[in-house]
Amino acid sequence: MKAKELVPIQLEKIVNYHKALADPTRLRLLLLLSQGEMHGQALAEKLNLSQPTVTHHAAKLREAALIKERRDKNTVYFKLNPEFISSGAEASLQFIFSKGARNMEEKSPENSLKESVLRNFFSKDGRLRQIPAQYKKKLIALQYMVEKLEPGVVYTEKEINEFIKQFHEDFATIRREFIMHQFMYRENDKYELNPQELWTRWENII
Amino acid sequence: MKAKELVPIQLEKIVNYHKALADPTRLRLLLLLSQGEMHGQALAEKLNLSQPTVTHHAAKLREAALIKERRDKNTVYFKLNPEFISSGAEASLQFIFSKGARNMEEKSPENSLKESVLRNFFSKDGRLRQIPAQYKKKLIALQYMVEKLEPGVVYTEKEINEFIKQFHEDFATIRREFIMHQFMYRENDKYELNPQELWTRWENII
DNA sequence: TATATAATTAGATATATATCTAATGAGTAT
DNA sequence: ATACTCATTAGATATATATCTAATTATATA
Repeated sequence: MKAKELVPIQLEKIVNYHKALADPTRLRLLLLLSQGEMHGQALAEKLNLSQPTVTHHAAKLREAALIKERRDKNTVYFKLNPEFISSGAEASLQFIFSKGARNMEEKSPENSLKESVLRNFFSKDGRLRQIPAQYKKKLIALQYMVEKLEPGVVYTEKEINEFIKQFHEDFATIRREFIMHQFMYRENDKYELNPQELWTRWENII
Repeated sequence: MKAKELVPIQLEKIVNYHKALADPTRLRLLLLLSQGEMHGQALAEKLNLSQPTVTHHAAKLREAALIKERRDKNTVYFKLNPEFISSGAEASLQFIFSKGARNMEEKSPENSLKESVLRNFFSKDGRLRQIPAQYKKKLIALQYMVEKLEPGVVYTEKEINEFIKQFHEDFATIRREFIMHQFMYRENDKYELNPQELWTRWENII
C-alpha cells in the first residue's frame, strides 16, 4: 500500500466492487435494502450507526453502482440496484478466469507501453501533460480519459468540454479525437460513448 | 472501524471472500494463476513484488479458499481453487438477496440473544468464560465455537481437544456436547463436522 | 556438516478506511 | 423569517493492511 499505483480502469472497477462488499456493515445494509427501499435515518437506527456513517457507506455502494437513490422532500431513499450486483460478480469471475484473454500476456508490449504512457503523460493528480504525438500512445491516453465517462449517458457538448478540461485545456482537439477514433458518437451536439467492444482490447486490461 | 465488533461467521466469510478480491495485486495474481500453476518466486517476479509480499497475499487467498498449494522439494506451487471462487460469488449474491431468509428479521429475538450470549460468555480474546447453563444459550455458544472448524476435515480426538482448549479447559464436556447436539459426528475416535444445514439456522446469519 | 535456495515470520512504515462529533446545507412547515 | 428535519461535509481518531527489509525456518545438495 506504499506507492500510489496506476491501476487500469477495468481492474479498478472490479476491485471497487469487491471493496464495496468487503465490509460487514455494508453487507448488512444491503441485506436490509433487499427487503425494500429505506431512508437514511431508518438505516442508521437499524444498523446502530450515526447518520454520517450511513452516508459514508451509501457513497461507497453508490460508487460501485450497487444501490440507487431517490430524493423525496428532504429524505433520501435507498434501494438495491440488483442488476449491478450480479453483473459485478459475473465480471470478476470472467476476469479471474480471463475468458477470452488467452492472448493476453502479463508483460506484453502493449502493457508496458500503456504503463509508461500513463506514467509519463499523466501527472500525479491525473492531468494530461501533453497530447502524445505518437499514434499508439495517443490512443492509450484517449482511452484512459474516455473510460472515466459513464456508458449510456448522453452528454451535451458543454459537459464534454468541461469533462475534458479536467485533463487538458485543449478540449476541442481532444473532443475531435474522441469522435475520430470511435470512442464517442455524436448527433445534434449530443455525445455518447460508443460500446466498449468498439475500442477496448483485452490486452489493455492488465 | 473503531470497536472490535462481533461478526457472525457466515457474514464474516462473505466479507473475507470479498476482501480477498478487493486488491489489484491479488486479482493480478489470480489472473496469472488462471494460466496454470506457478510458484512463489515466479509470482514475485511477474508481479514485481518481494517474496514476503507474495506470501502475504497467498495467505489471504488461501484463507478465502481461493487458491490451493502443493509443496515439491522446497518450492511451493500455487493454483486456483475454481470451485470456491464461483461458489463464493454465489454465496454472497444469495446473501444479499437473502433467498430463504424471508423470515429473518434484523432485530429478531434470536439475534439479540445471540449477540448478548457472544458478548457476555466470551471474553475479548475469544475464550469462553463459562458454559451457559440455559439450553438456548449453550447452543449458541457451541455453534460459535464449532463454526471455527473446517468442514470436511477429519479430526483426531486429540486435535478436537486441543481445539476446544483454545476456548475452555473442560474439553471433555464440550466435546460431548458437540456430538450430543449434532454439531459433529464421531466414528472410531475420528471427528468430523456435520453438514451445516443440520445446525445452522438462517436467523443466525445477521 | 556446511552451503544454497525457497518460503515464512517479524517488525517497520505509509496509506486506507470505518467511525464518531461538530458544522453546514437543503428542503419544509409554522 | 424561524425553526425543524434529514443529509452531507469536515475533521479527528483508531484500526487495518500492503509493502518492504532483515531474520528465521525448511528442504535439499555438495
